[in-house]
Amino acid sequence: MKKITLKDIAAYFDVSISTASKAINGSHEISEALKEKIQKYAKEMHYKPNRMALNLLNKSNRTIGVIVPNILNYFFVQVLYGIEKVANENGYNIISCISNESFDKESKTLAFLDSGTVDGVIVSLSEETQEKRKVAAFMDILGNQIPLVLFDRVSDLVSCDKVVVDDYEAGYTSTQYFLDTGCKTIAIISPIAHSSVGKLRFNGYKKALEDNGISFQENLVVNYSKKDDLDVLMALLMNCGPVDAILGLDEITAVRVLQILKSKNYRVPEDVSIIGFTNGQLSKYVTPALTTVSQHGKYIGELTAKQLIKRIKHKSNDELPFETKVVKTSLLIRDSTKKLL
Amino acid sequence: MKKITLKDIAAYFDVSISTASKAINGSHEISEALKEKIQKYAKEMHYKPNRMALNLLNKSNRTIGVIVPNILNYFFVQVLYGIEKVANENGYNIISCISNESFDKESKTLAFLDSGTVDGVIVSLSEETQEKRKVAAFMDILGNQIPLVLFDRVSDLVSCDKVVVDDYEAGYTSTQYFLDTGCKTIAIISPIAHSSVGKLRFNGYKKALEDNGISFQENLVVNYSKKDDLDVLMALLMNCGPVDAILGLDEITAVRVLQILKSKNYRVPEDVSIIGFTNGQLSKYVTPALTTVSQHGKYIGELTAKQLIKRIKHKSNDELPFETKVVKTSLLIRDSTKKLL
DNA sequence: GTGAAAGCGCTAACAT
DNA sequence: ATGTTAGCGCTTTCAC
Repeated sequence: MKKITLKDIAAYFDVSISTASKAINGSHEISEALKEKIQKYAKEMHYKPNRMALNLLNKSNRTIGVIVPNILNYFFVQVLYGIEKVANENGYNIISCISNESFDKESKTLAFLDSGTVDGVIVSLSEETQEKRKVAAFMDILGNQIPLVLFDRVSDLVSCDKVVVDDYEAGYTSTQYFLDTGCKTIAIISPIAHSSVGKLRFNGYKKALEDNGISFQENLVVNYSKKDDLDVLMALLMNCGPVDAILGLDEITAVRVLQILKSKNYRVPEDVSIIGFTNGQLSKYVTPALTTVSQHGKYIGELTAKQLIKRIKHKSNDELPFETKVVKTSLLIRDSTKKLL
Repeated sequence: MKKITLKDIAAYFDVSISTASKAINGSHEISEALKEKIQKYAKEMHYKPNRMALNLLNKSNRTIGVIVPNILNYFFVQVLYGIEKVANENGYNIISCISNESFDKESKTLAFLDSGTVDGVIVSLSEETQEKRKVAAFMDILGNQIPLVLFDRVSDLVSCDKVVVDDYEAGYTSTQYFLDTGCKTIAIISPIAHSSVGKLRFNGYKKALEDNGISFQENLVVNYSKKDDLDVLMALLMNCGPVDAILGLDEITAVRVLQILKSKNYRVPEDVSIIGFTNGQLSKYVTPALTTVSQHGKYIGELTAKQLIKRIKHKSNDELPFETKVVKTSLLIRDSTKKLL
């Protein structure tokens, strides 16, 4: 019961390998009788052409590599889902890698993908990469003519197709919404201060304050990392003076903020309003349900995959200019914010 | 800036391809001077051996295929995370596929993986596959000597290594816990009635009732599918008579049950206790926090990947008997159940 | 120390 | 209608 090859089949029927190949592929050059015999035998023996050989021959393997920073984050899972869907519809498989926000792991993975492993690559940068602004590995990919699409966390240092969220607007809109519901002192809590996405949201927040004649206060900004204790940071924040709204820059942050506030007997949204990011199940089922910015993860994934596949198909013809698609967010009003005035 | 090959390098230095190959691989057969020159040039030109060629040569590509039924389910994401971790530590990459609970998609994916695409395969069966008990595609994989490990949703029809959760015990233990906290009328709600996992949990539930001298009531069993409206089903259930505990067979079911109950002004756990499955963020952050059965998803992933890699390494030597590892669950007591009497 | 040749499994252009 | 040859990119004997 060993893996059977064309050679075996050819030997069995005492024909040449190419005859066997043609017979199996239903070539009209081969006599019906022989074709039938060979095909029957091939089927019986569960013959399958060796993919590795085909890949080498075609210089393509209908596979795309995806690198996401964190698979335990619902947004990225949604994107992955969208990518897989479109890839699958187009006959591609995905090899998915997790950078775990590490520059090293991301670079190594890119180097691996940059050796004929895949037809194209999709990446959302690790936070460390965005912080260091080191994108050599991407240059290699591009240099080797491997189609690349960046999504969500992108870099201006890399020229390629991109799909991003309108994070600036999202930051602006949610801040404006707080203002419109009567909140004055708006804090912002971010675990992704170094990422493009985090910065954009922050800038949108600042601009909204400015446009409303509210002065920006440094002490209302809480940037934290895994090492930090959010409880402590929150206690500090709430002791600085009254805070009546908090913008959490990702889903889990907003949920944890809600939890902490509740445990300290703040009423949400009466005392403090909260808006989070990523429309996941978490935001939906928590009490009170969180008002969130939906980034349409699945849609982003679909768009990204489509763009990559388009690029793969146009590979030879490099007339196709790079595109950056911006996906608008939606603010889903739920119960963690007050009603409009 | 085209992809550079050994041939190009050989031509550039006017040496043979094999010399170039040896030089780049640091063979002692080659003079230091030449080695240095060639290696330097290779580096400059960003030369990387073509993976497809190597794969064909080595009949291995250090890649493992993973098929999960549903990537939007936190349990499977956790498993995936564990698999990726171990695979990565051992120099393997994973190509991940989603069956979406469809028999067809699963079979097609298996057929694809069964053609030299991967060194081994990890699968958790789609519900449809478990229901139909059709496992031909797995037989093909096995027939072609491709190492296979099944996890969580497994089939007795397939002889291979398996990693499963002690779902029977989990069903038993959680039911017993309800009983021990004074609940008498215990309902069970399952979206996975056709899966091995669902059946096992159900059997554990029944056995616990039996051992406690409580008669099993058919009308306390709610099996539903995506098409069904859980709200309606719940209304039906609650109108049958008093129900003081509900066992939800997956995370989202338990959470939705909680939501529905709260909206109908039942108090949890005073009126109705709830236990769910899968220790995800959802169960943790919902109010009240759900008592859940933790299946240790990440650990299962790690175990599965380790077993597969072991199998891949032992491929030649088929003395290695198949193993089924059973992972015990833990009941995490939180606030959706009453205190022990 | 360097090169020629074979071969991984397959396909396709080119004979016969 | 069938076979021969070459080649995808690489490594690895085995000659020289």
